[in-house]
Amino acid sequence: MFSQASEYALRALTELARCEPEKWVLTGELAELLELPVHYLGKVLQNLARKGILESQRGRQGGFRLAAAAEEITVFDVVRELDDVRALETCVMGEASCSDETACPLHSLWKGIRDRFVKSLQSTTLKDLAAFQEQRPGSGRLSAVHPRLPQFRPAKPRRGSQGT
Amino acid sequence: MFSQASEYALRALTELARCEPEKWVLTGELAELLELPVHYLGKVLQNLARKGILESQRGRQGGFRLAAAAEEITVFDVVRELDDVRALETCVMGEASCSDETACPLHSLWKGIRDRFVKSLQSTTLKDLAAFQEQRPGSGRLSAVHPRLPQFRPAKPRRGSQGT
DNA sequence: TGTAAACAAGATAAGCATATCCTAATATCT
DNA sequence: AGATATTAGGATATGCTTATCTTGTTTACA
Repeated sequence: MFSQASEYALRALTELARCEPEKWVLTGELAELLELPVHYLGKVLQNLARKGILESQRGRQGGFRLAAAAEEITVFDVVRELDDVRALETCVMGEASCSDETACPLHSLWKGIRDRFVKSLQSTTLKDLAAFQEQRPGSGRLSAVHPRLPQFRPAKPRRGSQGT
Repeated sequence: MFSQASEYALRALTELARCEPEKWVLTGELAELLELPVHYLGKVLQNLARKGILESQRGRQGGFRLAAAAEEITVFDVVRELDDVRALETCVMGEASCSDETACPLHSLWKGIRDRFVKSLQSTTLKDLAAFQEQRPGSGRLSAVHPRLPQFRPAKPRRGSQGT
């Protein structure tokens, strides 16, 4: 239905909605938890940041986070930025002139279904998605992946590779 | 929603359902009436013939025609052959394990809408599409395009190009 | 029997989505 | 200030859909 980019985005945003709103989350953490290609997910997140749905922070302790409260971002908001949602509005049969007045044979059918779908997407927020995932058995959690690493430094040699 | 190929197919098949069932119709006629790229439409029709929805006849007086009665071919039958309809069954959020038991946050919403859509496609036949078009003002008709050309031969020179 | 008409099939190409990698910019920590 | 971690952005590659063109194959008709 949606592009793979939108699917990745929805899954990542759902996870972001599950942790503390202020926390910066790494692309790598999200990719690992959701088992998605890191670099491609990075592109998607960059895109969402440009569109104002995410905020990004470069450098150490950086990452991505929601630009607004989870209950204020709808599924439709997300999909609209990544997919061409206008495609849903176009004629199912690809006719150039198909409107309420001059309808193609499938127009009313498609319009009914599409409108119901869009309304649902508009009334479903990231908070809803997150809440659903909370109650789902076996759904991993972000903080569980990297539970605030205690900044361990293994006395790493600077550059002289000592083999073992 | 559908691929462009499916859209082209639906429009072409609707026209085929509007003329006498036995008549062979040319790709060129369909393309001209529907204003579609001839060669590409040809590929789509070839495909449908291979899948058993159309019959094709080579040579003079050849063309394409429906392989079954228009009331026995559903929109779903057509789309299924050209698009990967299984994509409708897969999770909207792209999750690997999303079923009735282990549902993603959008599963029940999507399932309801998708099922209603598929059922509608399965209960709409080419006859229905054709009947709708009949009553539509300004919808061209195939027989009107080439009303059985009277086999006119303009005494064409064999190979010597005579300029004007 | 030959020729023209028409679909069949293959090669080719553009455009987009997906995916990866590399370098640059930037923020933090020491 | 310098080293390091992290996103940003550009270049590149692959595969699918759409589209066109060319050539082959089949059929009907003269």
